[in-house]
Amino acid sequence: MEEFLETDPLLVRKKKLLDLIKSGEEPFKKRFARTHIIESLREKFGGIASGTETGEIVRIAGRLMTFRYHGKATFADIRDGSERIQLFTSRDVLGEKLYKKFCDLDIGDIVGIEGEVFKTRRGELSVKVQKYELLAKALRPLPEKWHGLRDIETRYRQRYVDLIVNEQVREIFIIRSKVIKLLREFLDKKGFIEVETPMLQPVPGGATARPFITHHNALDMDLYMRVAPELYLKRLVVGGFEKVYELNRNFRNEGISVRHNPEFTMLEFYQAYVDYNDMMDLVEDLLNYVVINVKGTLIFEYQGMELNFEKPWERLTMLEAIKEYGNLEVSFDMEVDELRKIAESSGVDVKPYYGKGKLITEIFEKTAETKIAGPVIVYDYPEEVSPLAKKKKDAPYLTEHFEVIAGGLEIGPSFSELNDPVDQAERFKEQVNLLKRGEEEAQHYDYDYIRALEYGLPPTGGAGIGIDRLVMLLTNMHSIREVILFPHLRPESRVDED
RNA sequence: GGGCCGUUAGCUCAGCUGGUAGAGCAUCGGACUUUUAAUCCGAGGGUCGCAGGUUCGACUCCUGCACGGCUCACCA
Repeated sequence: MEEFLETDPLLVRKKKLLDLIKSGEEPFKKRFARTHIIESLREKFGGIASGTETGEIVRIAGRLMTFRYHGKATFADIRDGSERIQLFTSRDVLGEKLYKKFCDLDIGDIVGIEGEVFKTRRGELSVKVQKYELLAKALRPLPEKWHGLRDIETRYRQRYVDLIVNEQVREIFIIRSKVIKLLREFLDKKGFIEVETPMLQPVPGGATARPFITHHNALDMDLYMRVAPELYLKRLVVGGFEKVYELNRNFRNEGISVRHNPEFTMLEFYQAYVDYNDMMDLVEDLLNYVVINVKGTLIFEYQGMELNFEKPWERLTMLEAIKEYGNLEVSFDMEVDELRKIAESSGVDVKPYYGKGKLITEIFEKTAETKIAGPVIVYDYPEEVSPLAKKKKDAPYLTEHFEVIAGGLEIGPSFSELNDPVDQAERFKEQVNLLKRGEEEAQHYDYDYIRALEYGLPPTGGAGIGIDRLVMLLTNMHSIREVILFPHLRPESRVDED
């Protein structure tokens, strides 16, 4: 009878695994002592001349990415978290038996290598495999070596595969990590302290958004996943922490889009005794610090737009921004009906309870926002849409609230925080009325927050930065999912088994 | 939620106006001691997203469903 030759990669590998176990080998080891990561190997030996043997024995580990067999000699590529490097070995180096076993390894296997560093005649820095260990057997084959993994759904569902084979993807998340580090670094240097406030909140607050509701069994009560940390951070300013920040996740039970993920990362920071003008300067400095350290320049392209972070940024009131970028003249002197008409003809889905402020904000978002390459500071948001910001003294229908717009995206809000408990209570009441009228995004009345304000919140400036959107700008990504490691997807109908 | 588009081998993709599937990489067998998209010879591999329908015959046409993408709506 002819021997059955299995060619299905998964089955072939499972058989290899069983054979290894049968022969007494451990295919999943617990440690391997490395002398170098590949990057440091390249730094140290990259300069040597072609054809040089260094005599230096090193130990590296990583995933096998390709094989190039040449009969009694073989080349392979191995990659660790830092870099890739070529491996070389031959029957003469390993001996017949071990060489054959080495050739039996698969693409994707995690191995530890010991051997001499040398450079081939063609100038490729390499490690000669004199000893090796299989550290973890890969049972599944990797995607194709030069197209990588393209299928977007698989890339998001199996991000681990995406990261193995698509270098640019790994780059995005390295940049993301840098951005977060730089933000912390900047604020720490300025004397801010980082705090953690509840993500499970009895009253959701701090943003106009629908919350996720969850339940605490032992207390038998509903809790809300936070939509923002804002109200807790301001309680801390009441408590005497004059410079605080929090950098973590918010959750909003709303639509998913290229700009929205149900959980997203936000930086919020608050400083006592300053107003939104000071915050404009601080936000400029903060983002400059991040951009220059990530990009090496303050001017760069995002999705066909040229962004320029050089100071000072353009600063426009919302009405000016509508005029400049939306080519529309609107003002608070207009009648509501007139504003409603303009909003409708701009494509706004006008709801009956919208007042002048909401209408103008909608017109701004519809006609101007997406056209702003920026960054531009758009300031003086209507009181109607900003229930936590201080009113302008000479124009109480406006608030001292600005927003950084860049690449057509809202990067973050900032305002002179409302510290008058009487006014704040009034605003909460307005919000509760909206809630009752079916505006599910409206804010809830937070009695304890009012009580905190009654103890005295110093004049305070606050700001937020949407981290995901900032990373989108810096990595030139159109979709927020490209900058979130595991973006939200519907569950798979069925996962492959056995 | 609406509209448009997509789903074919492990991966990347072809597949015309309907005649029951192809390539490259990967895998398997063979040759090969300096390659790097190694090369050369040979082989296996598909419920063509799922379920119905039309038809002598469906990857192809129709309907529904699932998942995904874009977009609108929604959304600090």
